[in-house]
Parts: sequence; structure tokens; C-alpha cells
Amino acid sequence: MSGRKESILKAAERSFALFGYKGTTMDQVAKIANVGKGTIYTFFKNKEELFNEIIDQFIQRMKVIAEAAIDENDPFFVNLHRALYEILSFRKEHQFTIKITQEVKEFGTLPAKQALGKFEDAILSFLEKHIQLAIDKGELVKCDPKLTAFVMLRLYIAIVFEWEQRHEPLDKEEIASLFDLYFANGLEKNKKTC
Amino acid sequence: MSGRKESILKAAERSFALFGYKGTTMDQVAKIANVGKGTIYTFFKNKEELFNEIIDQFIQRMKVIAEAAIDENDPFFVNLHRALYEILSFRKEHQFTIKITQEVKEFGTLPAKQALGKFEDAILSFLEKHIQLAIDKGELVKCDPKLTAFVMLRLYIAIVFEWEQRHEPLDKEEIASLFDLYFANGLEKNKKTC
DNA sequence: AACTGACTAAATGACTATATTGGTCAATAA
DNA sequence: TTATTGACCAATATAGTCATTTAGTCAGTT
Repeated sequence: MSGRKESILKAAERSFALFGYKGTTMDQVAKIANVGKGTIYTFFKNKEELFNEIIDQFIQRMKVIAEAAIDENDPFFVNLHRALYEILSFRKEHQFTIKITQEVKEFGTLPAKQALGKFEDAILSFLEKHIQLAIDKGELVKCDPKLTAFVMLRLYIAIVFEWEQRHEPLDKEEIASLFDLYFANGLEKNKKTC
Repeated sequence: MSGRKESILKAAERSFALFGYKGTTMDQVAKIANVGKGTIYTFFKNKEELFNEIIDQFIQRMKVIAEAAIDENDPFFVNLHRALYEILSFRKEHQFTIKITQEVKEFGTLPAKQALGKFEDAILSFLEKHIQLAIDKGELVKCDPKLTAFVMLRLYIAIVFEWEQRHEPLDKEEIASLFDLYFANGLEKNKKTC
């Protein structure tokens, strides 16, 4: 019969999403996937590689969502906000990343940490690409795209997730206008030469 | 004899700085301070209160350093950078905060967590005050001072500490010009009406 | 040739014995 | 009488143990 690899991946994703990396056993994955445990090892070198394959799949899906949020005709900051919002909502709501994030906080499981690192790298390289495009188009002032991507993501996470840990959460429109205020226009009064 | 409370505080600060909250024992503090253990409890209700008194002292010193960095005649962003740099350098280099930060990461010790929270709150209220002043002076556009303080601190920490975890660290001048670029002037080209 | 699950060595974690620690208070010193 | 002390105690943390679980293998089955 075919589809063995797919059913293993499906079962593993489900288990990782429910129980995390540590909490998932290969026996359990085999059982859910209705295969012998040995079969898993014909497709994946070990538990970590199975986990990584699922992460890579997940990142692929994230990329599709991010690119779908970009409209060539819209200005950079509109696209930026839409894309970041979609990506981070997706991440935040998806059981898989919730569980992995929790596991990193609670146990510091190394493969889970590396997974979050991969997510961040994917987001950063997506941002970097679009920042470079915006600079080329003349929409943004000249700046280091890598550093700018890093700062933008950090700022966005601060506004969207960290602020609401101690204050009233901000809605989508507020976030967009804050991003404009802080990042697009700048806070200084009457400085820019036009 | 007098100076008992002071010598307890001194001994405790030294021990907390060397061994963290968990790693510090009341027996040890008593020994270093050359007092009987019971004496500590005549001045402090318990270990946590002793710890808090030291934190409050530390924050006081931080405040002095921060205010000293402010020069009424300089523009807001010059003062901001100078003050944040001084505060965060002070924190970064001081054995006490190094140890506490490490302890929070490693064990999540609650009193240590609360201590870091207090540090952050102190910095935030300092920033908030000076942002409000700058708005009143007409140096900054109108914005929520609390939220702006929060975002500025986050951005600053990202640039100064988090960036260097995976890249070449930025020097003082670079940091200042980045802060100007991202925050004072904004990234958008030819948008501001003058 | 593809697949399986009993098997093994290694890792885990429940359990317990032991040691340490925060806090108290009767005894002591001033 | 008042301030100080350190032996003491209950609570907690640590170290050591061992039965259980788990990742990964491989001889045997389909």
C-alpha cells in the first residue's frame, strides 16, 4: 500500500501538536499511523529528522500565507502589516506552534528551540526580501535590510504580543497606525527635508 | 554596636550578586555580615524582603545614573540614547543583574523574575516622563507616552543586546544613528508634510 | 523487498533517604 | 530590660536507586 510516509507525517504532526516533542513517542506515532515502528525508520533517520520534516512543511505553508498577503500595488507598509499580521496570527493560533513555544519555555527542549529559530529565520528572510524590494523601488530610505527586518519583527512582536501581557490589547487598525507612526513617519517633528 | 543593618545589606547584596536568589542562604549572609542569623530577622521580615530592599537600592542608583545623562539643552533623541545606553550598560555590566537575569532564564525563580520586572518598570516610567516632556516641548509628535516608552525600550534592547547574539555587535555611534533612522525620522521616503 | 514488533541499551522519572534551608525562640550577653 | 544569638524544627531541596519507558535495531514474517 502507498501513502505510508504521508500517514506517518500526518500522525506525527498531530502528536507533536498535541504533546510536543518530548511528549511524542515513536510507538505512539507508529500506532496512530497504523504502521510498525520500524517503518518510520525507513523514511526518517530518527525522531529529530521526522520533526524537522514537519517543521519544514509548516514553514512552507507559512510562506504561502505570507506571499498571499502581498499585493504589488499596495504601498510597502500596508503589505508589511498585512503579511506580519497573517503570519503571526497563523503561528499564534496553530496548535503546533503553541505547543512548541510552551515546551521551549517549560523544558527548553533543544529541537523545539531550533524549530522556533527556523520559524524566525523564515520570517526574517521573507521580510528582508521585501525590504530590499521596497528600497529598490524607492519606497524606503536606504538601510541594511537584514537589520531592518530584525528590528521590524521585534517591534511588531512587542506591539502585538508583549504589550497585551500587561495592558489592553491593541486592535488591527491601532497596530497599523502605530507601525506607521513609529516606523514609517518617525516621531520627530519638522525635521525631514522635502 | 551600630551599622548592623548596613552590613547585612552589604553582605546580602554581595551574596545575591555572586550566587543569585536561590544560591544565597541566610546562614551565609549572617556569616559574611558577622551577625547571628536571628539578627537579620529583626531588620527584615524574611529573605524576600531583604532581597527587595536591595533591589530598591539598586533601582535608586540606576535612576541617578539615568537622570545624570539628561541635559536639558540637548535634543530628545540625544538624551534618550545617552540615558538608555548608560542604564543598560550599567545593568549589563553589574554582576547583580547578570546573575539575576541568568537565574530567571535557568530556574525562573519568582522573586528574581519580579526583580527584573521592577527594573523594567523603573526604566519605563523614566522614559515615559521624558517622552511626555518632549511632547510638551513640541519635540515629539503626539503619541501615547506609555506605549511609546514600551516600544522604545523594546527596540533599544533588540538593537543593543539581541542583534549581537547572532551578528557583529553595533558600536555606540551606529546604535545612535539607527535609532534616529528608525525612530526619529522614519523609514518612509518623501511623505512628511513640512 | 517491504514491513513488522520483540528486543536492547540508554534515558527517564518515581520514590526514598539524606541534607539543606528559612524561619523561630529560649537562652545569653549587654 | 533589650538586643543578639545559634541550636532547633518543619519544610523543602538534593542525591541516589532502580523499575519503567523510549529511541532505535534487526531477525523474522508477509
